[in-house]
Amino acid sequence: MKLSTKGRYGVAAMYDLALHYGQGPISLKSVALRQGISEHYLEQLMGSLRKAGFVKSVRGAQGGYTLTRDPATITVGDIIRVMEGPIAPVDCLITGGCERDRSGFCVTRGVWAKVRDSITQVLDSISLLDLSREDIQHKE
Amino acid sequence: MKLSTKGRYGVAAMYDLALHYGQGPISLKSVALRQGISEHYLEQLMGSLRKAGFVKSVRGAQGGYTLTRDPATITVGDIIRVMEGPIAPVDCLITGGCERDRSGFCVTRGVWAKVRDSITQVLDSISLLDLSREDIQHKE
DNA sequence: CCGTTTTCCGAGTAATACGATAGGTTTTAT
DNA sequence: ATAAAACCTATCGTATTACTCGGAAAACGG
Repeated sequence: MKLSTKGRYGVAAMYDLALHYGQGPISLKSVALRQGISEHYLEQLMGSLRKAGFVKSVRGAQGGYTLTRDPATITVGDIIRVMEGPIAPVDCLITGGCERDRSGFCVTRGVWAKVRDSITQVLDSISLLDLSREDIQHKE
Repeated sequence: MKLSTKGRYGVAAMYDLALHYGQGPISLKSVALRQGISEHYLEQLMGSLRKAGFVKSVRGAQGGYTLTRDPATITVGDIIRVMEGPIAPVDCLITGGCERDRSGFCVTRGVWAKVRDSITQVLDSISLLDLSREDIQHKE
């Protein structure tokens, strides 16, 4: 039940961009430095977020990345789904078929569905704006 | 955010034992057959559950495994923790230190703590008895 | 006592994903 | 022109997963 660094780094980077929202393109170099992430690895991750439409990039000197939407409209769940795929503790929740149980009904499946729902509920209720607010609160 | 088969098989096997609670030792062969799990692999998993004190074993012919406690007192969370270690989406929740953030405070960490709490809440609220009851409901 | 059933134990192994690293190309502000 | 930055593809070591294999030890039934 571990999150990979893809998810963690993705959220950290997006949080960093949210903190600098409205300040023009932010270079990955600075994000990687502040968040303590390998710059080259982060490049790959940002590619996914760009293709998913959550960030846009400006190439060339003084270029970088910016959020395409207001931080209030992007949730942690959005980012996790891009970085890690569908939120589901087991695959049979995605594919639908539960091959293990011959009777066609899987008792334990109900448990995993409840877990999925509770994770989804938490992640979708936290926006990038919420995260930046927490940061301000802490600094005060 | 995937559960490994260790967790899934562990819960499936314990659920199977709960269905046969009070009927003497149940052989792994029969559990593996009913649940569609490799018998030899399941052996390894049961070793962990035995060491953790949730099942006891009887060796020799007509031997097998039995729950050490009433199904109502064993939760899915108990099993998952044995099979997969502490429930935590990221390691820094276990170790305590969050090396990434230099200022010593990790904003995203709060998110992962909330996720952990919601997962824990769900898993600890479902007992093996609950699962067997669902099974009966379905059969009716 | 013997043979079968079962748990128990340790080693090995193919496949996969993770977390990078490397080396280059394009694009663009200055 | 130069430097900064995004972009792209490939490679690679490490670890984990989900097994398999081969046996040893225990216990029951006859």
